[in-house]
Amino acid sequence: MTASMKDVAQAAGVSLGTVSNVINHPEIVAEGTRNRVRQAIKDLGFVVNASAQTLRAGRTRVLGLVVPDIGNPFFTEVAKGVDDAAFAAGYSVILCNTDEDSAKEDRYLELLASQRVAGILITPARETHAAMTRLTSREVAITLLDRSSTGLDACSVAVDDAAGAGMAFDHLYSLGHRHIVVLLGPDDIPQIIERRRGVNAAAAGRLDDGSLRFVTSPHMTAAAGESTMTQFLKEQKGTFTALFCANDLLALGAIRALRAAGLTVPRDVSVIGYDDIDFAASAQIPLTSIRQPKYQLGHAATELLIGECEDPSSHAHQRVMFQPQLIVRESTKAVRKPRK
Amino acid sequence: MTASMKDVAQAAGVSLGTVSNVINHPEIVAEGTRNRVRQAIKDLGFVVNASAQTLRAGRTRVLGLVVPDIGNPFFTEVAKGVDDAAFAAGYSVILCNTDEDSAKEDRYLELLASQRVAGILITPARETHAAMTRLTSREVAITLLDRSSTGLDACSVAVDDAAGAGMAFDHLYSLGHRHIVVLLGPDDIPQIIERRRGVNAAAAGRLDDGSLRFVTSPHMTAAAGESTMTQFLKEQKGTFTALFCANDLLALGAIRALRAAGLTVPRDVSVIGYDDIDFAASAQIPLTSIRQPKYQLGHAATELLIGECEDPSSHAHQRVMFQPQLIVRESTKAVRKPRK
DNA sequence: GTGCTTGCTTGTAACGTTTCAATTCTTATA
DNA sequence: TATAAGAATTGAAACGTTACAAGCAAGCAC
Repeated sequence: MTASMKDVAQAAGVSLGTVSNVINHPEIVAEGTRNRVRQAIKDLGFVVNASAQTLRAGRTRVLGLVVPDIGNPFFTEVAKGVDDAAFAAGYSVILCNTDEDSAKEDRYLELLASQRVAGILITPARETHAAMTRLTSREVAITLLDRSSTGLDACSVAVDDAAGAGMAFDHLYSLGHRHIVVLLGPDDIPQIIERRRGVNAAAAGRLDDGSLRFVTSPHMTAAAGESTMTQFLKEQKGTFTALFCANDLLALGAIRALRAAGLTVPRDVSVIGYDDIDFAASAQIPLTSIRQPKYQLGHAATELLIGECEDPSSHAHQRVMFQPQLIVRESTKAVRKPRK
Repeated sequence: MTASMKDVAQAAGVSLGTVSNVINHPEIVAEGTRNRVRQAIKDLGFVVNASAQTLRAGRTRVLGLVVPDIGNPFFTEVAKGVDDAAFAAGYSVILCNTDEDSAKEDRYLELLASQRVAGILITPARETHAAMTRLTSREVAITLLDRSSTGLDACSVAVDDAAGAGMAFDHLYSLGHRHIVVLLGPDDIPQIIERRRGVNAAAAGRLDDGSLRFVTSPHMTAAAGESTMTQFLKEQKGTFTALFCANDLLALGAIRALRAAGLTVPRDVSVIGYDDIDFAASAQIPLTSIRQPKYQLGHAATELLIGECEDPSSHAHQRVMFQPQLIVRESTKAVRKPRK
């Protein structure tokens, strides 16, 4: 069994309280005693028991990070920002990967609650969920990641999805594209709703009926993007010259499908992605994309959350909104035969 | 403050012990009582306090996962395998990203020790470290990930790096390449040592002196690969027709450097990577690579570790070794002017 | 009626910390 | 020399849970 403070106390010939003082308030204990205790700690390989500390203190220095897909480099970058900010503040992070599954999300939230984490960073898989409102009613601080807080009593750090989607549309439109397909993810993902809204707003009155088509992929992954696009190409009527994908993974998958169908990017179809993950630049056709400040997103959210944890009374909920940025690469070109 | 069992007991008009029984041994409490208690639990939103449980039980159901770079899709895949296996067994995972930094690794190991995690999965940044041997002397179970246990009293799950590197060399050799550059990472990373060994073994006696050159990148990232290769191309004397990179990220970076220098892949230089991350297939030039069973690696290691945690006495340390696999894509071609 | 089971329920100790009031020991001051 | 003040140390309580010995009815066999 691991050594406890009691063992240390015995070894150093002092009382339990003195050991605790050496650890937490070294300045109030006499130098000789202090050294004796420190030696005993070293000899026994003593490490404080965080559970006991937590139980006593009623609070932890652990955060929960709940993301829908850690396989997506977007979230990996976000997670790095979170990790760095947490580590710097002496917090540790429990990573929870929900696979876009609400049931798994619920189980993880329950687990985080039982761990009495100080706070939770979450990109909800679906619209704000019962389990989450239940959580905010307790003393757990919550910060929404990559998602604006609507109706929920919490901080949020997000990127303007509607604006980004608008940028993507404008870019394609300005290249002369008038027949555009938009490959989205599941309709109930908040980001998807926003990006669809952004496209619709930007397109309003500028395209003929039926010239803007939406396709839905069941997941936000490259594999799902590829199969959805393959299916679409098989069934589609009418033509299109540009494709906007709701994230880069979908775009990479879709490009594979386009090539398999004998179409060349960008000659036959221009493709624009979203997120600007690292690999977008090294892709088969370097991908035009909408860059999101991923690392900053995670970092800022974590600092906000820790701020709330450390001083809940003076904390006012904030909504931070970053702006996305268009990165033009080789996957988008002016349309070959512009139509009116 | 969150409700405790005592509150539940009071609300349901029973004793503390009965509440505990309803939660842990529901079959031994009378149906009426059981329902009353369950209702109270629901009403108060009670969730057990994991710290108190841990303190009492002396053990947690938490694992630590320590990796050098979560930004590398290789480790992301491994982490998914870990997460799935852990979740299935009712464990949760604290993810620790060390950035290949031994000091950060030490701090994380200390943290995991204070959390009294049941076990630790680790891909050590450097050769087996003092902190780790210190840990094994306690009751924490350790499993080495992607790294064979040499001298350390622990389980390990790895992929045969020397064999994989040999495959890569053989592939290039069989395509007629006789002037080969190997882009490795830091010399003190165990995988690098093994892969260098594999190349040397495979090359033994088959190449002229100076026809096999090693270059060292300071990090295993695309950015580092790009700058190291740029530098090498500037300074190099002599020519080469093939490049073997110690992982796919380095390869993607190196390809960018080659293109910037006016070289075409695979016409001027064949490139082979290592890991076969998802993006290798969608890369600018689809990358020939050595596939490692990433997900299985994480999954198998976690099951092994949990096995040890649940029943330490009957546990015998194992070394599991997976075999890698050559995946040929477009980045490697037969040499244009084969030399003898 | 006595003694036994059986089925439920209860009270208490223990896990390892931290905090804080109480205590002891020094040393300086009147 | 007696006393106050200050410095260093101690002991006990509390955090929330679980396990377990003990208690208490109610039902049954004799």
